[in-house]
Amino acid sequence: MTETIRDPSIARSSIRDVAAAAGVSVSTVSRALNGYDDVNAETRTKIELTAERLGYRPSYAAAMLRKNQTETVTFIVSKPWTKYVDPYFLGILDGLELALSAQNYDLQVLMARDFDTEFDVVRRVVNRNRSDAVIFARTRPVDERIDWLEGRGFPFATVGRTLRDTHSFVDRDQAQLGRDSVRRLVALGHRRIGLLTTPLRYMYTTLTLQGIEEEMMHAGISPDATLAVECFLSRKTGEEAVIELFTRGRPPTALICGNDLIAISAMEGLRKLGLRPGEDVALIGCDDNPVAAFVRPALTTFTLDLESVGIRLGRMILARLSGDKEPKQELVPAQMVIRQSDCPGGAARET
Amino acid sequence: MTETIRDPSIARSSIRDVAAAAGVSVSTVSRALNGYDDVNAETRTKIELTAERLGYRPSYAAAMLRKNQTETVTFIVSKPWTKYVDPYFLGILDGLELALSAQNYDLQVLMARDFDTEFDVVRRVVNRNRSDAVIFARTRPVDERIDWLEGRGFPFATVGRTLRDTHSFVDRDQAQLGRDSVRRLVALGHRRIGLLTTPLRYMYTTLTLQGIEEEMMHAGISPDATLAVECFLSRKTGEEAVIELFTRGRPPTALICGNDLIAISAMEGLRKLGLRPGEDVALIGCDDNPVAAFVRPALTTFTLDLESVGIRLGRMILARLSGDKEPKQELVPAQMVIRQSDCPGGAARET
DNA sequence: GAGAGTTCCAAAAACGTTTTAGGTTTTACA
DNA sequence: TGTAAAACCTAAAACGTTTTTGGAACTCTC
Repeated sequence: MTETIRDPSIARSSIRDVAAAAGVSVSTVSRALNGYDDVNAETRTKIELTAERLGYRPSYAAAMLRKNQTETVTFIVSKPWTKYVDPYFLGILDGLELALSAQNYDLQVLMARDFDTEFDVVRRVVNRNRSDAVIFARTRPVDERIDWLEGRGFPFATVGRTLRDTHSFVDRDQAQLGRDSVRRLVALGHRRIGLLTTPLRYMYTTLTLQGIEEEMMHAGISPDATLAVECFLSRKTGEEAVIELFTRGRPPTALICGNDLIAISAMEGLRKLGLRPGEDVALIGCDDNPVAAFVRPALTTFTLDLESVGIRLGRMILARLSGDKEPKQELVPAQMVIRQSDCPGGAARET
Repeated sequence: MTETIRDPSIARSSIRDVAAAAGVSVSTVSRALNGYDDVNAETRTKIELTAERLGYRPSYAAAMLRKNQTETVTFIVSKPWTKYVDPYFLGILDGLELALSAQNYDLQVLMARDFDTEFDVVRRVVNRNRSDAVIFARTRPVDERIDWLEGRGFPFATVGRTLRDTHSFVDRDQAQLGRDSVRRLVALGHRRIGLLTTPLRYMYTTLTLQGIEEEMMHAGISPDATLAVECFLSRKTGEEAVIELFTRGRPPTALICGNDLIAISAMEGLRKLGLRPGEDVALIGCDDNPVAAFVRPALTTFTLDLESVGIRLGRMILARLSGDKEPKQELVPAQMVIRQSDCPGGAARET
């Protein structure tokens, strides 16, 4: 079809050239360069030297064909992430690359155009088999991608859990994060806590909500469904949600927000209602977006060692790829970083 | 070395199997499936059907070996980007992937660990030849990566220009952006304009500065070197820069900031000095970070159609890859989005 | 000094495509 | 009916590795 013209400026030398130049066989070159031990030390250095001299670079394609593995793992990122710049993703990628490159694996990143194509992308990667494993995030409580991959035994790991949790994953400890938020607000005297949640279709939302509910029970606060509003980065921001929440009944004195963007836009909503965020209403965000510290009032939120998440993912996948079929599951804790947006409220404020 | 166990659960069928099942030769299958026209329509559909039935997926490795091309282009992202979440990068990646996937090219993303390894990563990609082309950003006025790549005729394109500009690039029109900032502030009555620049080692900083200077000359404002401070995301934020700037001489009434993060942290610095951003001092940012709209005062900044930048880059690379050696260069304009942080000042305010 | 191990290396067979060079049949035309 | 051209297809040669199999030389051990 489309013919591609390759630059002939540098004629690459093959393993055959190295073998000829070093006066050994092709197979010896291969074994020497790949660190097998049944090759004389002297021969090995001679080969290494000539390889260096000839500027020999093994053909990835040939090795891949022969070994039947790509030495590439694919990370699939969903469009909403790219569009609204969830800091989440980049840090993970960074750690992942770190772990993978240590074993000479390459990281490939693919974009899922929209919600519906997420599955398609997974399928495409596996079918075109240009990758040894896939990783993706934004898992759903019941996630068909996972079923499909498990069905055909293709190595994968996710950022995030599911209802079943039979597979390998790394996840932030969402429940703990939820509990911590509530505990903090309760300690500050709040009893009426509003929830500006991330979309409910994601498992992490569910888990956070569970943690929140658990800690509320523990504090003797009965759950109030009218205090929770589901937010979307595009359709319904924190601003709209706040206005809805504060005009429909007895308003909360504190807000737990699913992420920092929700929290920051919620602040704007509060101002529109004549309320001072961080003074009249407490806010807690999530993710520790780079601007969270600079926003007024500075946002109290949760931070996470994203690089470490990436590294764990990488190790997990690497283990799987070297034959370890046991699913690995890791939960990493998020740290609350307290700034200004969480203020005393309710009972505590009266005193 | 590390032995990798491959899942044998699905035995893949090769082109040979398809050929046998369809009762034709291997080469005919190849030609049929690759859309060559010297194959009977009837034969073609028969082959396509059997291929479908057998779940045949051509081996990427084999094709790659034979055709000597990877059908992959690599985007190299610098660590500072990943760490401080420049929204820039994601949008570009998105558009790039869109353009590339249309021609069945894959996008690979690699991370440069730090400033020093940026070159190393380029070298590694080219040497391991797992990619047909590379793309990177954050170009320097004189950029050794570009020299090196040009030297060996390896296809590449950059986001950003250099002093020489002999290669293919897509860039935001930085000079125009600089001019627009000044024009806006001058129109608002400012004559003393401070500059909180991005690092000077990047070409885009230079270009912006040129535009700013040009428009200042045009407005009859003589340049004042003491009004410019170089900012770094890590070492010196806008906050520190502002404090430095406002305590060392006659302070400016307006600030042009290299990016939104600088601007937002500069606001914080202003407040520490008892000044009200957007009232006492005007600010203009750059990049239209998602939070720019939610920050108080909402940040006036420049937005860019990043996806379009990515698409242009993709098209450029694709053209190069199909033999067109003519370097292509495109400048895309940034739009100012006016919010609240740019206020009247100086002469205009007195009235 | 003969058999048994070791140590080191080579030959050759894959891996699964694409492409070249050609061969056979059919069609077109006189 | 014969010949030239067109249409369709095949055989086989790459592409550059890795890995299997085995062989030669050398070292022990009795």
